[in-house]
Amino acid sequence: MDNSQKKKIETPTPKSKFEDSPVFNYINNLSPIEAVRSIPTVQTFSSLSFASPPPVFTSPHASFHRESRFFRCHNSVERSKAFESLDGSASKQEVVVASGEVDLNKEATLEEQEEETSCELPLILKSHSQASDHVDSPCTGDIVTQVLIDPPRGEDNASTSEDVSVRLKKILDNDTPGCRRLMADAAELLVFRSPNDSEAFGCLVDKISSSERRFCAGVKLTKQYDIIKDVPASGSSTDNEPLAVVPSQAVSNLHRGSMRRRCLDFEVLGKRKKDIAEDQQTLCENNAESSSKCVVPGIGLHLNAIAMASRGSKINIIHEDSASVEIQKSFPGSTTPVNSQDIMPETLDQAVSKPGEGLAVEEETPKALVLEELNQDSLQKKKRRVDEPGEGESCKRCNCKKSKCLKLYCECFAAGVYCIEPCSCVDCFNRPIHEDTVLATRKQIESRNPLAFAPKVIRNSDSIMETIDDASKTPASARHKRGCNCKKSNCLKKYCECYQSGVGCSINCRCEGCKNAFGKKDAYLLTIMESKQEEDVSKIQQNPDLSKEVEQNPSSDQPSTPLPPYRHMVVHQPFLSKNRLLPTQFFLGAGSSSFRKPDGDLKQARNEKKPLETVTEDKTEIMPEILSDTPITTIKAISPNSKRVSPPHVGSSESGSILGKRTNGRKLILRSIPAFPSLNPNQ
DNA sequence: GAGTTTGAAACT
DNA sequence: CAGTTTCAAACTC
Repeated sequence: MDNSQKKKIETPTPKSKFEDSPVFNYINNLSPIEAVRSIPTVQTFSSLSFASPPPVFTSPHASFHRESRFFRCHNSVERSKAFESLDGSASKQEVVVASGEVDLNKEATLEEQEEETSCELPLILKSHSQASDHVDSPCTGDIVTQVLIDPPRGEDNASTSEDVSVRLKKILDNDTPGCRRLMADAAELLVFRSPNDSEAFGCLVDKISSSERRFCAGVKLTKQYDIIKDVPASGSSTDNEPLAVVPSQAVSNLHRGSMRRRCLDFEVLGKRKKDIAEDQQTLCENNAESSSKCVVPGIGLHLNAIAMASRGSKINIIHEDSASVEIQKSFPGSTTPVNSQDIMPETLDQAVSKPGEGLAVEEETPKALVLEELNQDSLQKKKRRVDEPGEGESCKRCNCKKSKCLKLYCECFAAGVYCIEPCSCVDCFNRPIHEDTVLATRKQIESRNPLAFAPKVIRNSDSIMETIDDASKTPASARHKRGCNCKKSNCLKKYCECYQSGVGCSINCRCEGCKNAFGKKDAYLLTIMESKQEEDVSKIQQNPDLSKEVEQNPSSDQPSTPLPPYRHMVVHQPFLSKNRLLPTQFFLGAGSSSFRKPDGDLKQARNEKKPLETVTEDKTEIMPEILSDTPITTIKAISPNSKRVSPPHVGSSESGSILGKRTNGRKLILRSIPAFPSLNPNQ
């Protein structure tokens, strides 16, 4: 150990060539610049280690905790591969390390840097020196780095995978309880999330080496920031202002910290995604798996991640910009819930496959907003959003008295942000100081309802809607995911979540006497039906056979009443129990945490009717035209109360046909339409 | 600013 | 899963 440490400190640079030369040695010791010079090639690494310079790494397990999620899941083989791919950059890493040392020596005054170097760089050095037992490092982040980095570099790659696991075990055994806990947690999370995403993992792994550390740095930075700020703040709960405290150097970090402070888990997630995306470009350009697949599999909770991914650069800006903090404060919640639009189709896919991510969108929103503001002259937008109901859910400032801001009653908590000064909450636990509690609570809530933190309002992605099914377009471009349940407000007051979100009521709503200014439920239904009707007509015209079938089918006794497209969709889902969930996930675009536990979704999907409706919309998007062709069983499907009415069951004779379009019977449709409906409309 | 209303969230 | 309670925002005065 001593040797390794010594090496870490003393021999950052290539030994063979330069050590002999006193001149070089001297230069190496004194000139950090040189070291930096060589870094450029490996963008990710360089940026990783140094992009976020200042205060970092002090942060304990918490930060690592998040990282651990990623790391744990990667299998050693993939890891080794990743490293192999990065092999060429090994020397660069070395250089980086060296530079880090230089910095350390040079900037002794900067505690942050010292911490950083001590925590992260050392490992790298150690790995270089082949010191296998670095367990001593208390920093969890080190573990990850160590595990990831060591194997590939090892002279003997043959046993890399095994070495990794062995080392990991060692680390776990030797590491502090906290670390173990984190690792365990990470494992849990991984398991929880999409285990099938080997591809994603693989891709991730590829990037992990670089991105990982980057994350580490970023996370640590933020974490540190939190610590710095929060700890003191604990004394005076109200004073969370980070800006004042932060060291001058850590400006960027500072901002991050501030953001972090206000935003929960998502932020980290978003950062990770961002990093991943970047890494993809640099490391995975050739990788067949698009970036989307490379998204972290299970991180789960937040749609933000997706949104973040799509906006990567912007996010960076936010973090980097000091102004972001101010903005955030002034418009903490101003962000409208993330729209599905924000979620790019590509990401959508992954979202679907990886539910966990979806939810975060809303949380992310604040950041997104900040970005927009920064990137654009968005003062107007800001105002507009604030003013607009719905769009302007804006400032999240709670006034919780009894919930401790740890329940969804709390707007801040529900939005995925920490409470801030403007909040008038009492006995608030939604503070960075109580991060663990917050995360635990959040987790608990999500376990109960995977979509609990999902954006409530879903904005239809035009691209998706248009490409998939124009007919599915509804009057409103956005709808409340679960709809409202207003009884007395007529959906004309902010009591109504739909109205508050600035969206019209939809099938999902169970409101009574809906007069939503943004769109009445009735109008919504009517529009859907009309559009469907038109669609059916046009299709029939195009395909005479279809009309014949319809006529022949007794069940289609209600030709005049077009069945909303969505209805079919719902029915079709084979794997949907009770006709729920799946669509929702898709529609959400991300499913959010729901992905973790599909079942939960089902449960969660509140009432039959709603799920149904929600599904319908979603399905429309998803389902091919063929499905939409399905004769409209009937409007009856949806009762006035928006309760679902089971359509008359028809003979199952047709159930066999994939298209099964004509069958009115729900069951038939279900069976007939597999996961991938036939593209042949003539069937 | 206090009190009331409202509907979501949480609980049973 | 439905009914009830709790909660905090929205609203009213």
